[in-house]
Amino acid sequence: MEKEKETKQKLLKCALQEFSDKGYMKASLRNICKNAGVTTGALYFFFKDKDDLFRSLVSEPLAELERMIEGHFNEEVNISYLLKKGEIDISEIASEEGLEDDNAVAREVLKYLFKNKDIFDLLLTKAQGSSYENIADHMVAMAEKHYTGMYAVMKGYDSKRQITAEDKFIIHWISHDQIDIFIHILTHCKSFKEGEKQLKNMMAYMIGGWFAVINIK
Amino acid sequence: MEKEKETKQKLLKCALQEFSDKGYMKASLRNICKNAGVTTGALYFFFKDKDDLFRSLVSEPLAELERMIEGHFNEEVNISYLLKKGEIDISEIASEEGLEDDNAVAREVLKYLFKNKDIFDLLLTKAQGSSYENIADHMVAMAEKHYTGMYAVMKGYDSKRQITAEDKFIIHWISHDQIDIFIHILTHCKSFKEGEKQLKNMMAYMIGGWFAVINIK
Amino acid sequence: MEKEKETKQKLLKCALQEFSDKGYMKASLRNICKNAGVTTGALYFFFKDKDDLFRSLVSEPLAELERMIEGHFNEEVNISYLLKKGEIDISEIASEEGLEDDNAVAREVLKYLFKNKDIFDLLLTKAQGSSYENIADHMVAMAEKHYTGMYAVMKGYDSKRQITAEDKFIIHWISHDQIDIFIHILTHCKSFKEGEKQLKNMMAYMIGGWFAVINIK
Amino acid sequence: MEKEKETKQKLLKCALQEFSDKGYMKASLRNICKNAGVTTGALYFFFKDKDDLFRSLVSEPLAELERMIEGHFNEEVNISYLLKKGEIDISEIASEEGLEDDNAVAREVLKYLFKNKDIFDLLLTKAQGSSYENIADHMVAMAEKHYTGMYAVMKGYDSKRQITAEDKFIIHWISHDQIDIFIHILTHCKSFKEGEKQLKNMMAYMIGGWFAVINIK
DNA sequence: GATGAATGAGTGTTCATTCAT
DNA sequence: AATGAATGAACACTCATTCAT
Repeated sequence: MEKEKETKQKLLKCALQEFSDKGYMKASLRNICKNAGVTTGALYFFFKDKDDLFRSLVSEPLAELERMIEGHFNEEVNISYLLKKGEIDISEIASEEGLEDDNAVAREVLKYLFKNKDIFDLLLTKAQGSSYENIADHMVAMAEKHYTGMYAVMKGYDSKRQITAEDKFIIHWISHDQIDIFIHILTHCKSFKEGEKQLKNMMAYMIGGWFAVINIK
Repeated sequence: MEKEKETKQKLLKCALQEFSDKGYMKASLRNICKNAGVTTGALYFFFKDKDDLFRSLVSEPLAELERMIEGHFNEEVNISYLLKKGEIDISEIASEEGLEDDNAVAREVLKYLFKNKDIFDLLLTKAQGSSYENIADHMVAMAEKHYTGMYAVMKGYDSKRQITAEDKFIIHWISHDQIDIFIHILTHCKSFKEGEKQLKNMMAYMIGGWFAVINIK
Repeated sequence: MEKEKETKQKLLKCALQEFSDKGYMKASLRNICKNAGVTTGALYFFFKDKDDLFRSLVSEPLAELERMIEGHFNEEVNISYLLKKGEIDISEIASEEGLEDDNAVAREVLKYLFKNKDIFDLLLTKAQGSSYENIADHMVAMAEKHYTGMYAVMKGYDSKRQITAEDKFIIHWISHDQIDIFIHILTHCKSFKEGEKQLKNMMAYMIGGWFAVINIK
Repeated sequence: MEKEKETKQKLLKCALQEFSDKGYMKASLRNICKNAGVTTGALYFFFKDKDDLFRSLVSEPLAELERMIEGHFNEEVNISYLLKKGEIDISEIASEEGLEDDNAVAREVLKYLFKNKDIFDLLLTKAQGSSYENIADHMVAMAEKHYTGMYAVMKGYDSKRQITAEDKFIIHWISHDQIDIFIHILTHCKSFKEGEKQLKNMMAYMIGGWFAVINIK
């Protein structure tokens, strides 16, 4: 029971190393096997192909992350729902307390990212060539859906029909930026603690920008 | 003199196509030569290696762009200089006119990016594997220098010595975001005209975020 | 006793499928096992190697067929024996009734081939690379022995010694053609009934050819 | 001019050897290169892939052969045309002289087959797995077209519409057999001279069979 | 009876690069 | 200025087979 998994684990470990060092495309399966002290055939016993090996490294943490992100954006949708009902007002969200609430969710996400720092570094910066090479875009698309609703509410639109192509563009950008914030912290901070500090400022930046966009038009 | 350049130009044209289609790493020199109707030997007469071919495509437009960016940020430095002297105040920068001024410079950059859209698309999104794979980071670093000065002024710091690691981080992020705005527009808009429209909102977003960051702390 | 055989049968069934689809060489044992829901180790418990697996599919029906063919050609030898004795004459063999008699035996063979159509399709058209790749030649050799005797008689030779190299060649060809007739029907007709119809014409063709050869020389 | 082609010729020579020894599928490009004293890269300079290498060996002789076969069958169509006109009668074709005429054409084909014996051995018996693996079927189809017309005439059909499925079957068989005669001689005789002798008998066999089929129904 | 793991040699193919001519 | 030829190392991947458990 221990021995069986040893090889697979060694392979995964060496794959993580190789992919992280060279990126998906330049990574050599031969090299991974050599480092794991196994023949290439052994690798193909455990994994269908190069892409499957990569997926085995990232798919589970990614699935969990996606669940979290969905949760995150549902929080925000709730806020916009409340706004619609007139129960809280915009200034309250922008206040220190409002940001604290928002950050609480983002912090959860960030915590998880750092819990699997090496995996997410790999996924978000070394996946080019794999089936996950556009994973960030996928996340942006998730964010976009929710921000679109939120935007309509804050603009005081009666229906989403009022959203113009120009609106859509800036919503897409902000969604992109939100995801980029996470990536940026992950790749620039060594620990969650360090990242947490920066997150506060970055979220403030994003929300500041958000309101500027809402008001300017 | 004409004939020589013909081959080289054909090679550059086909290289642009191939690199743009497949990205630097997946691009095949064989294929470039085949499309140019030349043998690989000919390519190696004009270019040292694959990377040199790539560089030949982007280096000139890039150099020009870098000159422009320096200019852009010098503009902003000027603003911060004026602020220091107390001759204009922050609210003025955030006013419609202030934004207009700022946009004027950014528009110049954007105009140039679109003038060489295919080249900059290549450089900014297809360079992975080449010596320019981190070119965006380089631009960010350029932006960072100037934003650092600006930030100190707006914070009312006497000297740059007061800038903390946390300050540096957010400055780096904003610099990164500034560059990303250009890339985003370049890769999402078909023409300069279209991009120009979006730029206004995105700059508003960035400046809104900037002030949020200045004030929150 | 039931369970054991279940696996083996499943394996044989999936092997038949795989070999029939891809031919012996391109067939993958991995794939056979996967389809059978078993590991490769299991396969090697029942079968020595790839060739043994193939042989296990075809050996029994083949042995039975060979017995039949021997019988078939003994029938013909009987005819030649009778001829020798002058009790019937050649024109009688070529007559409708003579052909009917001959067809009766060939029909038996054909019936058996169709009874195991998938197996004999496999053996006769998909065996390249296996130890049976020349099985048709082997059958031809069987036919050849008997046709040689028949030929001598019809030619009015006193002894087989009179058979020349040229005679041998045409005997070999006719033997080859006889086997080919069976293969052709098997691979071109869907049912025994359909094949039976065609057999009549093909045997007429062969016998017509046979007499032409006898007389021309 | 000599040196350039040396490698390619060596490669072709070794490829012919390897393909002939092991058949297309089992042939190893590595081995071919090793025997030619070249690296695999060199092979890929001259040939697109394994199949292209095989095609380079056989395509030209094959094209020439196909021209000849067309000619052959056109001869036969001429005969059937004359028959239609009533200018010659069937017995004449079956006579020694008629066969001599027919054989003359077949001899030409056979002569060419032996002129490139090794190539056609390769093409007709070792092509499995290559794009020529069904080349014999292709030739049969060519023969079939012409035999169909001939058959209708000899049967005294007014139009080809009268040809039944059963007729078609036997025509297909005879076409197949015609091609097989060539293959058989090629693979069983060492020289054209030897083959020529056998051809006469085999053509007699075929024509004897042909008339038997025509009359029996 | 059968598994799960692993071997090791092999496959065809592609690559950037070099160099004599 | 450019060709045609060739290198040599690398690539991902597949295979039949083995064997301790």
